Amino acid sequence: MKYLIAEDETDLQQAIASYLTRDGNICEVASDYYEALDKISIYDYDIIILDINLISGSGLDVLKTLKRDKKKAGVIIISANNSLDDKLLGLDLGADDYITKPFHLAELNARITAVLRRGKFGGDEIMQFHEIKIDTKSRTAYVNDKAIILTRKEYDLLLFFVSNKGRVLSKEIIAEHLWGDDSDLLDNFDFIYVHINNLRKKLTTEGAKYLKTAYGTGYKFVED
Amino acid sequence: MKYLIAEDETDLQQAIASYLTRDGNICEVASDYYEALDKISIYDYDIIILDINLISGSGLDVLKTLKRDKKKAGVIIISANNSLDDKLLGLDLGADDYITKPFHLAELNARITAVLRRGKFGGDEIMQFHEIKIDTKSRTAYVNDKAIILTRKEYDLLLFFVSNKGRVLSKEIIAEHLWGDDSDLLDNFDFIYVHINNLRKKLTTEGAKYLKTAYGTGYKFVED
DNA sequence: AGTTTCTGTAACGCATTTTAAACATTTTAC
DNA sequence: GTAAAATGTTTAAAATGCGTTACAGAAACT
Repeated sequence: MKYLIAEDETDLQQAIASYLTRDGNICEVASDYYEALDKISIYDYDIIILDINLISGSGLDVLKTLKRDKKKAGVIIISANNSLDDKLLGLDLGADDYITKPFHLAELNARITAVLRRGKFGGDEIMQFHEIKIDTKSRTAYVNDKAIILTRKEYDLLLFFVSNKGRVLSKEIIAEHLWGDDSDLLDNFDFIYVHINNLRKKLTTEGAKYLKTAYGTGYKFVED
Repeated sequence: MKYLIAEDETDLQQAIASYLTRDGNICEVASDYYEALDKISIYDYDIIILDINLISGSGLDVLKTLKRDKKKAGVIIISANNSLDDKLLGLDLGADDYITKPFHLAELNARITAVLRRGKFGGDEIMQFHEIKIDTKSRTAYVNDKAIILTRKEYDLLLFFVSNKGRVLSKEIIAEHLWGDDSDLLDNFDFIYVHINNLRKKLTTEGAKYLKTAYGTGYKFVED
């Protein structure tokens, strides 16, 4: 996949870029409004991560140009504030999703995955990881083609993990994704242990085969 | 089936196209008014999904041309706003159905299925799912060839489910399909439980054999 | 008016989620 | 290397929330 990261904060820019390149993606960056306009006019991208508050211009104008030129890139907007207006405006203009600063990279990654899936596969896809199969249409997971019954949280959890295959996800990040923004307020993420445990038990008899724990850091989904 | 998607928002265009091609259909797209006019004059389509607000012209004019040339494609109109005028105008001009943005792809899919059924195949199609048979011409459902008496909502509900076989449909999506756009305003979807319950009872003695509940998510129709 | 269909309410039961606590493991510190 | 501290695992039970069902009033039809 080819990404453009239009973001003026170099720290964040770099963080996103290295996060994505690690998966073998190609990333380009644009540090201000004009650079962003330039690049989208010349190149085609699969996903554009677009900060609304760019130096010397608005990301929304970049988005307009993008849509005017019928570029088919998926667009995820980064908005600095929680102002709903910006978000809605962006979605009206054809953005595919938005995320507000500050955010976790895993969260961004999950949204990218969702946008790619919606765009390319029309919202449903069947994913396979060795014995495990996930049918997003019927929200069902299979182990060796036998359906396993997952609760909603368990399914969402599994999906978040496979969307970030191989990446370590902390409890905080998981909480943020599955329970929303106000989970910052929570000081106790222990219940996640329970969900992890339940999911593991349902996946395979030998617990942590797919959901490996990274002690002191989090968990990751591995295919083998 | 062969589709034309006349829609200038590329995201939506792509989303619809991939959704439909997944089922083995052939899709072509038209991104503006002239491209749409062009394509309909050259090719024949089974279904045309037509945005009213096209770049550089109105979808209604495309529709007029289509009818003038006696093309037999089914037409589903997409209207951006909630203005009833556009919808009614479209139906007057011979569109088969309309849908307002934003909509769920499952919803569009159900309408396509309905139009195909009504239109091209003489209005009668008989669908069979094990013991359950549905005759869309007479709007009658059978269980083991014995007619069961369904109310209008129950029949529509059943049809929506079988049109989206295997897909989990949330209460919100169901409400949108059976009650129209302003169902966004509703804060209480509880009455859907009632219809589900009634339908189940009429289908088979053992309740949720065909209409499986996805706890916390929605319901899905399964053939087995 | 009388009948049928639809919607809203409320009580109940059960699935899911969360809390809590006991137990196990890994890391850190000495 | 051992003990203490920190982190993770597991189980069971409490609390919550969702779905089911029955019923009654409202709305729509005839």
